[in-house]
Formats: sequence, C-alpha cells, structure tokens
Amino acid sequence: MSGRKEDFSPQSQGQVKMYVCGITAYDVCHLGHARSAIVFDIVKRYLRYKGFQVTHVRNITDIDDKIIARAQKDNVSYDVIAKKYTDEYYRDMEMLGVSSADIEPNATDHIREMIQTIQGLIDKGFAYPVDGDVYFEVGKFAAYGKLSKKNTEDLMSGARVDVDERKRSPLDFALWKSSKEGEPWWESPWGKGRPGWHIECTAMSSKYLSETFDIHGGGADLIFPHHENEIAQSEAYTGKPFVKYWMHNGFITVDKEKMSKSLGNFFTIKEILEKYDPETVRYFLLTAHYRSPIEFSDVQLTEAELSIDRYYSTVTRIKDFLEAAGAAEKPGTSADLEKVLAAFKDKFHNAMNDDFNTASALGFIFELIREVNRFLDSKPSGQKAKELVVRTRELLAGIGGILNIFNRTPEEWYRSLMKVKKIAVSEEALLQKIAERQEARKQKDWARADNVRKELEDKGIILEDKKEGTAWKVKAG
RNA sequence: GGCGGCGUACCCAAGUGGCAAGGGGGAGGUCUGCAAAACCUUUAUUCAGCGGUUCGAAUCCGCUCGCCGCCUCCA
Repeated sequence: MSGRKEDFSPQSQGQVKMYVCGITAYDVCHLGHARSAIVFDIVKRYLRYKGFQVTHVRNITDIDDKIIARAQKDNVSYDVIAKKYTDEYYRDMEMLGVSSADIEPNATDHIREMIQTIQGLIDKGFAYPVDGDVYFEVGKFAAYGKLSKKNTEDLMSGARVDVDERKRSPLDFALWKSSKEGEPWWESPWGKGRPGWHIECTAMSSKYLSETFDIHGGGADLIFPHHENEIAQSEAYTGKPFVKYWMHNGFITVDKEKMSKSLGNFFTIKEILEKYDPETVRYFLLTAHYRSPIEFSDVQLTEAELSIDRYYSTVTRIKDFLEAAGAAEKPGTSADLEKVLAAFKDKFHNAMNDDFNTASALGFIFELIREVNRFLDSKPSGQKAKELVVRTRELLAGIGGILNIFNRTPEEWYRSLMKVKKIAVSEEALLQKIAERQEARKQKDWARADNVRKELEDKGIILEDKKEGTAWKVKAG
C-alpha cells in the first residue's frame, strides 16, 4: 500500500492468509494468466518452506458481463461458458504444473454472502439502490484511491466512463446489477439481478480468510479499478483494514506491448505448451522479477530451455561421478565447492526474502552449478568428495522444489524435450544407432562414426562420448 | 491531460550509497580420434543524457530524452 517494499509480518504469527484474483471464465487463458498463477504459486511455496502455514484462496469469476456476452454469442446458457472455461483453466494449470489453491471458490456459490454485504453497505450509508441496481457511493469513502494513488478529482475530470444519470457520481460502481431480459438472475432485496464484479472478492475473502488478511495478489491491471473498489467496499463494510500487503505481478509483453485479449497479441497457454516444456515456461517467468514486465519471445523461451538443460546436464554428470568415483581420497577443488555450498542457502534466502527475487536466486543456483562442475573437472575421488557432491545435488533439488523447477530426472527432461520438439526418432532406433556407431568407433572408422553422429544431430539428438559409453540427449535451444 | 513504472554489455537480466550477479551469444584455450558437455581466459573503467548531494552513486535529488502501463473490460 505504501508502494514500497515492507518488512513482512503476518497478522497472526506463523500464519499467512493469501487471496489471489483468479480468472473470469469467458475465454481460454493466455500466458499472462499463467504468469499470475505461477508467481503466486511460488510465493506460497516459499512461504511454506519458511515455515508459515499458508491459506491460499484463488477465486473464479463465473458470472460477469463478458461471460453473458459470450454465452449469447454462442447461444448457450452462461453457466455452460463458465463451466467450459473454468475446466480449461484447471487443465492449463495442471499442464503448467501450478499447484491448486487451498480454496477455489466460484462467485455464483456466494450470492447470499454478497447480498448480505451489499445490504450492510446500504445500511451503513455507503451504497444506494436505484431501479434494481445498487451502487457504491465512492464519495462516502474518503480514502478512495489510496492503492492506485489516484485522487477522485483527477478521476472525475478524466472520466471516460459512460455517464449514467442514475448514479450520484460517475465514479460510483455497481455492487448489484438488475438483470435484463434473457440474462441470468438471482433473487435479491432489490429485485432479480446479479452481482457486480468487485463484490465477490470482498465477500469470499472475508468468508474464507478474515475481514483483514495478509496478502492480496493479482495482475497489475487489477489495481484500478478492481482492487481499489475492493478496498472501498470492504473497509466501508467492516471498518477495518482490508489487506496488509498488496502484490501485483507485471505484464507479459510482446514487442514491448502488454499481451492482452483486446490487442490480440496473446499466446494461449496451450499453444505455448505445444512448443515448450512447462518447466521451460515456469523457468522463463522466474528469470525476471515478478513486478517487472517480461518480454515474451521464442528467443527468451529458448534461452530458458538452455538454462534448464545446463542444470540437467550437471545432474547427469553428478550421477556419473557418483557411480564411477574411486575410493582413494582426492580432494580436487573441494575447498572452493565447500565455500560456495556454505554460503548458498543464505544467498538464496536473502534473494527470496527480498520481495521474492527469483531472478537473483537463479543466479546463485548457476554459481553453484559452475562450482560443482569445476569440482568434477578436477577429478576428485573418495568418500568425502562423494558426500560433497551428494550434498550439492540435494541442495539443488531442494531449491528446485521451492521454485517448482529442476524437479525431474534428466531422462524425464529429455523425453519431454523429444515430445515437445517432435523428434522423429524412437528411443530404440536411437540406441540402435549408438550401438552401430560404437562398432565403427571400435574399428576406428571415424568417418562412419561421425556420419551417424551427424545424422542424429540433424534430427536434434546430440551424442556425448564418455569413458563408459555414449550418452544421448536432445539438443536444447 | 492526471497518476505510476522502466531505460544496466551483442541479447536477456540481478543489483537501489562502497571496487558491475547469473544465463544466452562471440573470441581464444584445456579436455577429446574428432566432437559434445564441462572448465579457464576474454567480451560494460561503466549503468539513456546532463547537472546536483556525498569521502564515495547504476543506486539519492532535479531536469531532459526515449519506451511502457493505468485512468474503460483486462492477469
């Protein structure tokens, strides 16, 4: 609310109540929706890792103008649209590997609570009914604009809103809308109608969390008017502060412009996952700070893929080492590795404690990766060296668990890349080729061996000759 | 017009008062039959520009330029 970073201390010690605006179920989700979901998934995971007991609520708006419009266009009932796109949303989230929230309420299941809140606002003089609609009277709420840092005069003068004569001020917003012919409706004290957009978050957050809760999240485009209006309604109704910390994620851009439905420059989650592994998408989104805009492009996704590949290549090396390392104690560059290892957790925590700076955290991960590679290059052996490497592996895996990346085996990663890159070689055919090439290599028929390698490379497979044999992997990037 | 944000190497990006993380790319090297992977060296005396504060600024302040967002539904 201050517009700055603040020290985090939840209302009740050890417990975090977090509400994140989900989607309006009127169309398929694009990458922008994915960013919000992924960002707050990481927030939740990290807070839990730090020992907080987190209650995460993520709502679904399943009644709204756009849903109705879509339903009319498709000539079906509004709930068919809402159901369809809610299902799509859940499917997208599952494919992306985003964990579900603890509570995922739908607006239409909370009409009663919303009516109660609206009635309360009328009783307290903050809202007024007109012809079956109910409006919130912005002028009655002195602090209006405190989140978006707008003052009401500026808003008035810049008002591009259609002036509705029945409203006392153009800034007043609907809590309840009377239903027109053919629109869905619920019975209310003001006649048949449906809730306005903002009221659901007030009603549901107080129901599932409390009147004041710790973190409220969503995309930066929700700051105004959505979150501003939520504050007004909620604080007017309860007389208590609504939210302690606001977190808004930045936009995904395409050619520097916000990815959005209206500009038509969006990529759906499904489209992207046809070309990239979900882990690549998640990693990509973590490479920039959550508040910054992030430019979507194939180059960026490709770089993310290369970075992940670097991690899995290192994991493979680690595995090879642990299987092959001799018993003789040889320390290698263990002193350097130990140093990096010792400092790593603090660095990681500092980065994440500083407003979830995942980009910085990833930097430290790659420092550790370089160091362990350096250590392995120094050809260490013995029990102590093994222990050090195992420690590194566990540390990396643990961190990966928090960021929800690096949580597969290299084999799984490469199999997934094969699929995503539509590589036209089966694993059997591949092993066959490798065997063929081994034969040629044994006979020092380098030309034939190189031919096989070239042939596979053209199909996107890279071969690596090691002491113990030849390994394959999918060419990243 | 009002409000807010951003501008760091060839590209992406962290750093917000004390000698400029990390990834990708380029160049050279080590290793290898040759590769790949990995590692090493190198690639910003400089952080859009100009002033100011300070012992010291990419980091704070002011101005200028450029880009973007919100002010209407929007993650």
